[in-house]
Amino acid sequence: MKTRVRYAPSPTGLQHIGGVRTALFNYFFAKASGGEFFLRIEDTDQSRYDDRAVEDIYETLAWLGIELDEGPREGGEFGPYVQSQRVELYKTHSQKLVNDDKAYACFCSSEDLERMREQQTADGGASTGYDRRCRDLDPNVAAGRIASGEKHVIRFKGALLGETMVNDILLGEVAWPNKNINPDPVILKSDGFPTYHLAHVVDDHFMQTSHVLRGQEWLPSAPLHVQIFEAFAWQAPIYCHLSMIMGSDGHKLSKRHGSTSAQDFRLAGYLPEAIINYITLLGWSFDGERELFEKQDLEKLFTLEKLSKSPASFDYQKLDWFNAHYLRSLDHERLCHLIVPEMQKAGLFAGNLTEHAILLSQALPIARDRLHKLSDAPIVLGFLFAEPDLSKPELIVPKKQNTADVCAILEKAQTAFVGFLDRSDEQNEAHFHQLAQDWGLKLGQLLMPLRLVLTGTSASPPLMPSIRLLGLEKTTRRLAKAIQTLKDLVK
RNA sequence: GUCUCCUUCGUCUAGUGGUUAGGACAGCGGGUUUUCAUCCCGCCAACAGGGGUUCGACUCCCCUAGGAGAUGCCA
Repeated sequence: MKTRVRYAPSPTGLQHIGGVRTALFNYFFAKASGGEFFLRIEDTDQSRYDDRAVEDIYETLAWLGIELDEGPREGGEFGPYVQSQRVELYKTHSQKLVNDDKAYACFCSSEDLERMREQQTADGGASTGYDRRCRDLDPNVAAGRIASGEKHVIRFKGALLGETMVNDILLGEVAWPNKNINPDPVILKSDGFPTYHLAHVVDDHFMQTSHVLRGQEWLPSAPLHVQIFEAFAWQAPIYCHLSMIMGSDGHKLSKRHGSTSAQDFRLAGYLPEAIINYITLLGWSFDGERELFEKQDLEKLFTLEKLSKSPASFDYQKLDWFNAHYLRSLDHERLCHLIVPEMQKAGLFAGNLTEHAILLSQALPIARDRLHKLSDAPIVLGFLFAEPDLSKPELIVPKKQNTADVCAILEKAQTAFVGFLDRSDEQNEAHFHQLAQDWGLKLGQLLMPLRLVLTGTSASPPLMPSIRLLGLEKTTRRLAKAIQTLKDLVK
């Protein structure tokens, strides 16, 4: 049988990183096994629907470079791929189940159910849940009530005795006592839309899904799904319930842990390469040694066998390491292209864009090793485009030096730039080395104040090439300003 | 409460009866270096606990504990 897998998000918000991982695993599994990967939009909850979310799903997939074989916009022979466009199908099939005595109409209101739960809790009952009070209503009576327009839902008639076997490729065979399954869940809501349970079964049957890789939060309803497949006399797909992604405190990853949506990471300056690599390693491994994988590697190497059962907590530091790695290995043109918007965002590229871009391109070689995220670029290279604050002595005088000394050093240093541009960086280094010696200074005592004045930070790219990029004019001007600040203070 | 799943360094993981329990991130120390990074070298650090099975358990079984998820006319 051909491998056919899908990503089936519900468009209710931004794509969560957990969902992204599910998409990635499905995609890689399809690629690695020569199968097909499609997108299905699960928009059966009208109250939570948000069409910006559909846009976000597509943007995220495009950002990651994941191509769909079929989907709402791509089309395909098993469409439509949006559940709200398939409601007739669900209705017909829930009716079929009713006709076969495998489902029934329930007339309980939300309030009824609420009261039921309260009562069960008050009684200290072993379990809460629907008490199946409409299960044995006379079908003819029920049909009459429906005909008269009474509001109702359709519930699945779950097996009461015995057990249901869920065959999970990761977890193995999970035998589930039927009494422990959520009692007779709603499969068709009163608004005529299906719940996930029905929609999943119907769609994955007709869309010929071979494997369902989904989050482990679905495991408790898996036996139900198996029963619904059986009720239709359809073959269920092979399930694979993926472990979840946790935050640093062991709880489900959420906003308070940091970024959680793909968009958050994109905006924060992460590369898709890093996200793909890191996320995939959250719950999957190759051989325990190799850690660097690009998309095209995973498209060949991914296997279900190396999936991990236990939940994984999200480590932002390790993600940063991957991101820095990919940032360093990016080709010059692309890196430049990605950094321009970051500089613009930071307000450093006002004026002649082309001129700025050229300077940025020249500066990249000395900056790229210092970047962990794209958004670090304005911090590392900002000094080339905007003058640092030279009005505050504490930003000019290194911690271990005193103001008067630094002032004197800077004054002397003003003369050090004659012929600077004619010398190589190495020659300039030697030049400053010599000067420091002549002036009875350690190299750092000369260079650190210069670094502070010219770059505005004690952690800058190498000084000689930085000065070259800055240009002598700005160098001299910054020096003069700093000296003035210090002089005002000494006076 | 009930049900289900999970449990190797702080974190991600390798390991499928016999290993000095391996790798990576982080941390720490050192080297390179004008700073910060990069890079290189080294160190620290784990089989949740208790019973079995076995000549031998991280590996198999049971129990306990802990964690998570589910328990919706949300997915």
